[in-house]
Amino acid sequence: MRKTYDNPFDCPVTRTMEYIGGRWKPIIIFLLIDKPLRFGKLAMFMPAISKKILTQQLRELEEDGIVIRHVFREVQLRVEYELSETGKSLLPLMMAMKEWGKTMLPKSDNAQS
Amino acid sequence: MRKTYDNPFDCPVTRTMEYIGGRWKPIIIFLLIDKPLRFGKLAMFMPAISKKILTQQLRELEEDGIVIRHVFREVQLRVEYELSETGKSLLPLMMAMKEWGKTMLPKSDNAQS
DNA sequence: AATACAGGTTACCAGGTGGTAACCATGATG
DNA sequence: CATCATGGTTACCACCTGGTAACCTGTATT
Repeated sequence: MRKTYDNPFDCPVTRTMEYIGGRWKPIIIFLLIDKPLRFGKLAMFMPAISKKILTQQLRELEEDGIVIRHVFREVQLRVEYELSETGKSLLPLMMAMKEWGKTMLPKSDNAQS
Repeated sequence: MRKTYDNPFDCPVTRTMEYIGGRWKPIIIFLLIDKPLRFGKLAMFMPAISKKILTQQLRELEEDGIVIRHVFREVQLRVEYELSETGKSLLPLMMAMKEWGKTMLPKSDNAQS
């Protein structure tokens, strides 16, 4: 869902998908809106994700300047992920996604076939 | 990008991604906002898409109640795709995606690595 | 009869994405 | 010294998504 975008007309909608189109990215961004979270905490909010994929999605978000990774070498190693200013600018979009999603019934209940 | 969503907490953001998370779906929806378009016209706006994938994405959007397919058996066969009311309700979300995308430089110009 | 056009379908294939399980480094704890 | 927790990395694999190319149906057109 990332390098495969060609975006021939440099469509802004497509460009947005290049950033947040990953399998778990919208949820991660959404979880980080309120406050920074640790790696383990993020994993707990997404029980179906593996550590590998969580790491990978976070690295991509970091590369893309959406998320900032902070390492604290404390009593126990602590790694926190925080939204950057760019990431925070996604707030209206995330809210629009949340609002639209709330108006839709869960897909399984909505099947027309 | 479709059946693989488990969405354990029935997160509305994730639910939105179930609908519009497809490779070409946001662009298709965006193109249909102004007016219905024929299959061939859609294909012209997306030169990189194959007929198979375009058909597939449109079928999924149709199944999900986002798009309505109209077949006109005229002089030449004509098939038009139109946003349903549900599809039209995506307008604010699509605009939010467009606006955010416009604020971001093309990814290649923005690379930090 | 052959060809063109619209709107597909089908068979087949490549690659990316995600998943599992094992392993690792560091520091604390028993 | 062995073990646990955190936050990963690595090897390996399955599957889904997307892609190509050929073919199809129906209605003109030449």
